[in-house]
Order: sequence, then structure tokens, then C-alpha cells
Amino acid sequence: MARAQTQAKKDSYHHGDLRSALVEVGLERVRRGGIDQFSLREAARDAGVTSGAVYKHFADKDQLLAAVAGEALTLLAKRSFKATSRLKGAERLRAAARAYIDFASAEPLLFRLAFSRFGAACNDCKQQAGAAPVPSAFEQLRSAVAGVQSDPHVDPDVLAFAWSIAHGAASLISDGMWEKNDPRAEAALQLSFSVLSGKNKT
Amino acid sequence: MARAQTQAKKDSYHHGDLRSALVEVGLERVRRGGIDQFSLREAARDAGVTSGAVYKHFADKDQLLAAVAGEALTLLAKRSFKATSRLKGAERLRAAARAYIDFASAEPLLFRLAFSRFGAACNDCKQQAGAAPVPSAFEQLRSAVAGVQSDPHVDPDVLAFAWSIAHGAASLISDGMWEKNDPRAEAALQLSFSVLSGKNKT
DNA sequence: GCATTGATGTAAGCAGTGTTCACTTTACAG
DNA sequence: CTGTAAAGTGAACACTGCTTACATCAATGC
Repeated sequence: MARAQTQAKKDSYHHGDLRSALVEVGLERVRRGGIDQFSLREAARDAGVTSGAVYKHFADKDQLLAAVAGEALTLLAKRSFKATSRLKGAERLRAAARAYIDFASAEPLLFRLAFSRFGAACNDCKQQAGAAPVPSAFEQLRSAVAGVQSDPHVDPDVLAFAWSIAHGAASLISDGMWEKNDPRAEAALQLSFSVLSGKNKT
Repeated sequence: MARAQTQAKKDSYHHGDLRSALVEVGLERVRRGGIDQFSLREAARDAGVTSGAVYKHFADKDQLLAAVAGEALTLLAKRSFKATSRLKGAERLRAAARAYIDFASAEPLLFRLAFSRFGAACNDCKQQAGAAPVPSAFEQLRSAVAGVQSDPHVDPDVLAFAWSIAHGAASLISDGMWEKNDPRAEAALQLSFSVLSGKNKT
């Protein structure tokens, strides 16, 4: 069940693609139990392999978690892309922010992993196979901000503002202070847009 | 050095106030190493006590961490109170938000603990000795929002907006995506205040 | 075709962890 | 003084991350 995507060799001594399998399994485990519940040995068991085998693909538990965090980040990026790609202007920006918040609602534990030190550590592993299939969620937010401004060069203050709002509402949800899809997130977005549309330049 | 505040009995079999000592030691450990580095046995060692002794005061490691998170939350509340208590109106609100952000800059690991599941678990332990010496940072934010509105009843949307901005910038800093005291935090605050002062009511 | 070799797996073991439990030590009420 | 409950010890258990020595397989050069 876990080894769906990258079909592993059936019953051979060698797994076939253990690295991807571990990341996949790890993503599922973190999604359910969070970071601190995650166990390297358990992940190995899920993949049908001894714990020692993990160390042929990752230096230590942290690097495995970093890879999982990278996967979580691309998952967010994909959903954001799907939600924003065919929109323009203010609607696009709003959709980008909402994608951020929706992801935190749908996968709070993955969101926390993505923006933990493991996600930061994965800045070094950004170029995995395929050379960035989709721009990161942050890049999409930046381009969306550019889209609502007449000026082609993005105002860093406006970007910081939009990022703060989106990340703030998302964090409040993933941290459990707001409920999933809490209307307050939408309200905060609504108010913030009165700034962005009201005044395009300082 | 660790047992400064609540002076423990010198060298007796019984510690005197082990519970507070553990929380104090835990706060220091989390401040330096973060949540996942934190070890119950290490904390017990720091307090000069066997690991088993911890379980006379806390059901398990999670409850100890919850108590530490509670301490971190009151630390934030105290600093916020000190920064805002003698201000009024927009200045007060700005100071409250800034206190949030400054705390995340000064103690990123404590901030993460405070707004992790351990901090949430400590909602149940809110009434520790002394019946809330200081209103929580959130309550202070709420009252500050009330102060900038002519209407005495706080507009929940405005509160959500302010909370989002403050928590967002603070999280971005404590998560390492922005640097400590990053000017973008101040810029985001600046822009957000153009909303709050520009339109007091819907 | 076939041995060699490097990559990938196993198995056992180490130190450290959270947690439990039987036990000892202490403070204190009657 | 003494009995009791609170607060500590220390040894054990199952588990963890990680290392090491060894086993197995797939591919390569000859």
C-alpha cells in the first residue's frame, strides 16, 4: 500500500527505489503523527527494510526528515499552482494566499514540518530530480504580488505584508489556535486586500 | 545556578521544590536546544535528581514540556505587558504586535514551544499558582485593538487581522525564514496600520 | 561467459531515551 | 514517639538513533 507510486521490485533482496519509498512512507507518518512521533526504525519497517538500510540513502534521521519536508513543500507548491495558474490580478493573489491557508488546514502537521528546521535544511536539497517541476509557493506569491502592481518590480514591503498575513493565518491554524478553515482567516485576508487594492504605491 | 529563584533545601534527600526547578531547567534547555533536543533525563540530571523523581510531579515528558511551554507563554505575556501598559491607542497596538515579534526574535525556540501542541496542552494548566499574574499576550492584543476603535466591542475581523500579522511575522522569524529583527516585519506592521487607522469600521 | 566490484541490503550491538516499579528516606500529624 | 504519605532512589524494560562487520545482488570489463 505504501509503495504505490514508485513500484518497487517485488521480492528481491534489493528494494528497487528505497529512497523514494522512505520519503513516501515518512510523509504519511508525519502527516498522521507529526514530527516528534516520527521514528526512523518505524519508517524502515513500513518500507519492509532494516533500519540500517536507511543509512545507505540518508546520513541520519534529520536528513530523511529534510527530504520529507522537501516533499511537503513541493506538495504545497503544486496545490498553490493548481489554484492560481489560470487567474490574474487581485484574484490570483487572493488564491495564492488562500492556498497557503488551505494547505495548513488540510495538512497541519505537514505544514509544520515544511516550515521547521527540516524544511529550512532542505534549501540545500532544492534541486532534486527534475529541476523544480513547479515554482515554490513563495515564488508564486511573489509573482502574484507583482501581478497586482502596475510597477513590474515587486515592492518588498507589500510582499512582506502579504507573506505575513498568509503565513500568520496558516500558522495559527496549523498550531491549533484557529480551527481548520476558520472564518477569521478569510476575514484577515479580506481586510488585508483593502490595503493592496487601495494603495498600489507608497 | 539553575536553582536560583526557588532556593532548594541544600543537601537533603528531598529537593524542596523540584517541580519549579524542573520547569526552570527545562526552559533553559529548550531555549538553547529546542524541543526535540530536550531530554527528560538530562533535565533531571540538571536538577540533581534521578529521572524517576520527575514522575512524582509530572505524568510524563509531555506534561513537563507543557509546563515549560506555560512558562514561556507567561514570559511573553510579561514582556508584552511591560512594553504596552503605559501606552494608549494606536501606539499601544503597535507595541503589542512588536512585543510578539521581538519575543520571536529574542527567543525563537521558546516561541516555537509556546505555540506548539505543548503550549496548547497548557491551556488546561492556565490557572497555576497566583491566578494569572498578567493577562495573556493575546488578551493584551485584544484590549489594544479595542483601544483603537471608537466602538467598545472589539471587531473580531480586525482582531483576526492584527493577530495574523503579528503571529505571521513572528513565525516567519522563529522559523528562520526571516532574520531576527528583520526590517520586513516592521514594514508589514507599517502597511497593516494603514488599514487599522484608515477605516475604523466596515 | 564469468569473476570482480561497488552498491545495497542484513544482523548484532552500543549508548541513550521514556517509563515503571519495588524500595528507601524524609517530614510531619496525632 | 510513631505511622503514614509524600518524595526520592536505582534497577529494569522496551524502544530509539546510529555504527560496524558481513551477506547479497547487479552490472561491468575482460
